[in-house]
Amino acid sequence: MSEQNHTALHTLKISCSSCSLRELCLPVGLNREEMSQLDTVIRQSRRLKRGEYLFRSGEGFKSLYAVRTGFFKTCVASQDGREQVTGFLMSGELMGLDGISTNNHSCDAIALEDSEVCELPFGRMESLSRDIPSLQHHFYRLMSREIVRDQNVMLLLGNMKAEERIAAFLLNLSQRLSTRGFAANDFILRMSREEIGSFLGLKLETVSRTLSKFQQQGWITVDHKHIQLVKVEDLKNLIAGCIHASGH
Amino acid sequence: MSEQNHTALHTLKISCSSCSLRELCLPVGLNREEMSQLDTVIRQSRRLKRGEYLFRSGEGFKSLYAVRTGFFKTCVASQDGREQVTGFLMSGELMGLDGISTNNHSCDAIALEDSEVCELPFGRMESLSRDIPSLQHHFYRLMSREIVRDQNVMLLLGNMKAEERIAAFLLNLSQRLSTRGFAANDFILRMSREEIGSFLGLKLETVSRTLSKFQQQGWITVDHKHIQLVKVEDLKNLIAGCIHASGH
DNA sequence: ATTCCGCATTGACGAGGGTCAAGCTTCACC
DNA sequence: GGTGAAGCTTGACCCTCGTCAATGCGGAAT
Repeated sequence: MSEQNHTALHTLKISCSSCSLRELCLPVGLNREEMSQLDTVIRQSRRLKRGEYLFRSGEGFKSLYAVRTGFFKTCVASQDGREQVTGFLMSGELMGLDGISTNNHSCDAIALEDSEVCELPFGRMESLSRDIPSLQHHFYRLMSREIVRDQNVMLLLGNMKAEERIAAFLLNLSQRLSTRGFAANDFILRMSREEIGSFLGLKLETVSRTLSKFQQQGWITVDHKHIQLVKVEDLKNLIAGCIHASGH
Repeated sequence: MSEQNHTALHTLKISCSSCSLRELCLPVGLNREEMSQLDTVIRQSRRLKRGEYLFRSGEGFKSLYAVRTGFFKTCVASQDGREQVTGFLMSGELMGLDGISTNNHSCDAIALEDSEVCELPFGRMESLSRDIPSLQHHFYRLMSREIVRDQNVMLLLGNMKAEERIAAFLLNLSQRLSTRGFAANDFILRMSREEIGSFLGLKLETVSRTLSKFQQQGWITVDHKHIQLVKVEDLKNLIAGCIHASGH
């Protein structure tokens, strides 16, 4: 029964009252009791204004955070001020996994617009995951997915040219937005050219020039932060062979 | 008692008969019974010849592998043949974490010299980790450490110049070798210039030229694969501010 | 021991993208 | 609504690193 139950529920989402984790972050098959257990662990969500830090590198690690609404970037900084954006996060995506290893966060998480997150106290999630095998498995999978994502970013940074990086970036954003029910080919960038550049290993001028170039070729339209993808196929051709690339 | 026991044992290594995981890969505090449980799960080690694949991208995921002896690279490949080395692994380090997310490996693991690995059947490790909290925690930490490492590689690929990358690479190798009891300043590279370049986002000629340059400046000596670090401080100055960089 | 092939080194050249600078737009904040 | 600062675009220039090529060296296999 329990096994069957799990299988049947596996495609369902958890509905937890306190936040919309059900969306993407925790689509595990759980029964009612397990769900309510989880609900007691997940703390009230927290709101952040644009520019606010969710956590900073070096701070003690206590919780993971799932984006409910809004948009975040994570970045690691070197002592001399160089900064590398390591990811852009949208609803349903998880931040803070880096903190587990040393009990300190190793990157900053910053809201790029007014946002809301669920706090998942890690210690309690950890013990809960001992009682709920599918939850444990789900955490292993989430962390593994992050590792795979990072490897693809490495591929992007190590092998691809500026145009390919930008194309991969746009397509990745597009794909993730459409997953969340937003338009795939018409969206607003939440981050600056400089932040895009930092993520892609390019300077902001190169980002700007490349976007202009794509526009001239009729592949996209650019109106400041408003982007429309016009010829998705051409963009895809550009990165043919570079796997799905980047992106959470 | 149990709690104290854990604390006291925390700095100890597991001694499991079948392989030398105790080294670095699983330094958890476990009592005797837990250790023997773990022992029954860890399969006999497997030997690979130089050049042999431990697993390939796309293959079904069943196990993690810990390096006992030898040296590995992991790499992701794009369809058009471009290849990105995502890490070099030495004894005690773990491979295969990427496979958890989709139940398929997403990278290749290749022995760079005759090597030996321990196979850790993941399903059994997973259920065992439910019974042994410290083991579960350790797995979370291992995966988190991999994420942190990957973020630092991103920083390297996104921000650093060729000389900085090579310096960071050499220092990282040096540090990991000395951790394992090898000489920190005198070692043999197990990988080709091309593989170094792939990892660092550089072409093999640039790797070669940069090593020659370092030698001319008296910072290192280069005799094919035999490297000696002469002026570690100068190398460190070169990457001042770039955090510990690279990894694995 | 010999041969061959893979790997490494080095040079010359060129291009992609970084740097510097100027001007413009937009948005946040008074 | 006005003002300033921040962000964006575009151009010119230059430098780092990639590309192409020639040569050399060493190790593996026979």
